[in-house]
Amino acid sequence: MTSILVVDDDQKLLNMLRRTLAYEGFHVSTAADGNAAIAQVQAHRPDVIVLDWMMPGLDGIGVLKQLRAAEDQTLILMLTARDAVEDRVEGLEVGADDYLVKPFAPSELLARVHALLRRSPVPSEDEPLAYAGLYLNPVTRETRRGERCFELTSKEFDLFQYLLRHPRQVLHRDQILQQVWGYDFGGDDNVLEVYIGYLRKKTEAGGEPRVIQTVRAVGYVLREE
Amino acid sequence: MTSILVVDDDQKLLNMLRRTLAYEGFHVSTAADGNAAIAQVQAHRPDVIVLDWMMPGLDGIGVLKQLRAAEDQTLILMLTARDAVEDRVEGLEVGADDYLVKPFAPSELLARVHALLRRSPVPSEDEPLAYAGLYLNPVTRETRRGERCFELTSKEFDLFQYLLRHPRQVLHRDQILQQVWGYDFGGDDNVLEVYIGYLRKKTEAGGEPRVIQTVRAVGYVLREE
DNA sequence: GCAAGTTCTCAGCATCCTCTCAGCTTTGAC
DNA sequence: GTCAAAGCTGAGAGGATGCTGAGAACTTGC
Repeated sequence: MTSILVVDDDQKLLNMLRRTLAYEGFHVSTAADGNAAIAQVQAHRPDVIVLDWMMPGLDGIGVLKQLRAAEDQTLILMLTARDAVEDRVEGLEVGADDYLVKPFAPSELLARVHALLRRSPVPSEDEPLAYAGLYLNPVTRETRRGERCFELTSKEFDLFQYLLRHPRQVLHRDQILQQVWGYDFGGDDNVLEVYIGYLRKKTEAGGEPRVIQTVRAVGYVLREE
Repeated sequence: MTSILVVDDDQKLLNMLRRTLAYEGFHVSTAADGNAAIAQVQAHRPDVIVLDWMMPGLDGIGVLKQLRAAEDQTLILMLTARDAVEDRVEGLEVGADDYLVKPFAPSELLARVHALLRRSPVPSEDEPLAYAGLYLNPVTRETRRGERCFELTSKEFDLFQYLLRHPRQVLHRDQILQQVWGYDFGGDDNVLEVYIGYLRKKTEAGGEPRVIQTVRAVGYVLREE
């Protein structure tokens, strides 16, 4: 199911957009300001963000810049009350995928969203992954921390890839075992701990700080401390 | 099991709706006026509310406004005898999710309810929770008070999450023990007090006012004083 | 069949959590 | 004010959890 994050400080408009999009079958989440939007993106990785330009605090253009600076390629549709040419240009230059001038008909919003999704069907499985200096290329199978390359065995690579696809998300032990090992067992062995140990040894071999954090009684998370 | 609260002052209609929905497999509760409805919502958190527009005392639109003002996002289907456009518009603007004009066929009601549930499958387990400056992200397991982050152990996190999912609701000791610990015992230990103490220490570490209030002889409630 | 590399199991250890207990403070009824 | 019930808190025992090194079992290439 395609998920959309709508960001606007106008509660009425937010509700209208939520209804419109939900009715069309999208999974909709919302945020009322820029900081909440960033948090939602990090937590849920929506497929599309509908982003208001003008908001108190961190505004739309700020969110856009911040995401693109962090190499986030989520599709972004900017909403702007002003149709001044320089604004649109600025938005597109900073990395918005499309823009829509307020006021607009709900049907027009839907048309734009569908158009965006058509253009870029699925976030590719082959894109290199990067987080906190860690780097993994699924195609060449190259793995690095900063400039330092390191070699991984097949299982280590799968585990590393799974972690890198969900940075900052706390992943449950069962979830990891199921995704990487395909197990389903109730589990009384510690193969996961062992492999986390292997990965830590290799990702910290140059004396770098730990990025694979343990969340006691839950699982692991990729996070800078 | 999906639960539905039906609110109508017409006893006959109420019974008909109850039968129709129960027959369809929903768990149905009822209320005859607006104040009873609010109480039921706070006590039972239904998934959907079928809400009559015109009632003596607190009417449907009043209930709707009150819930939305309290950031309650429960799905609401308004019933109205009048199909005047301005009413429907008012209802939708204030935050109703759909409306149905009386008289209606039972099958139409069922269709609308199912449509609502389809649109918004489950009140997501993954949405970040926030209340009174407290913040909890179930995905990243980040917990904050204002800008100040704090770390919680697994049990503390579960308890904190349970409280944040029911802000302003007085939660009975037994209820909390059952939900968070899975206990069922009559209880002569004080593990709950101990953990409330841990949470208070961490949520008030920056000198902030207390938000976890004791309700003597009953339990606890998350509330700003 | 051997060697090298990979995956997994096991046991010991260190650490952190959870829960209990006892004594204390607060609250509310009289 | 007095008293009992309810709730709070610090200390610590015991258990759960996770990390690590060693090595067994398997796979792969020659």
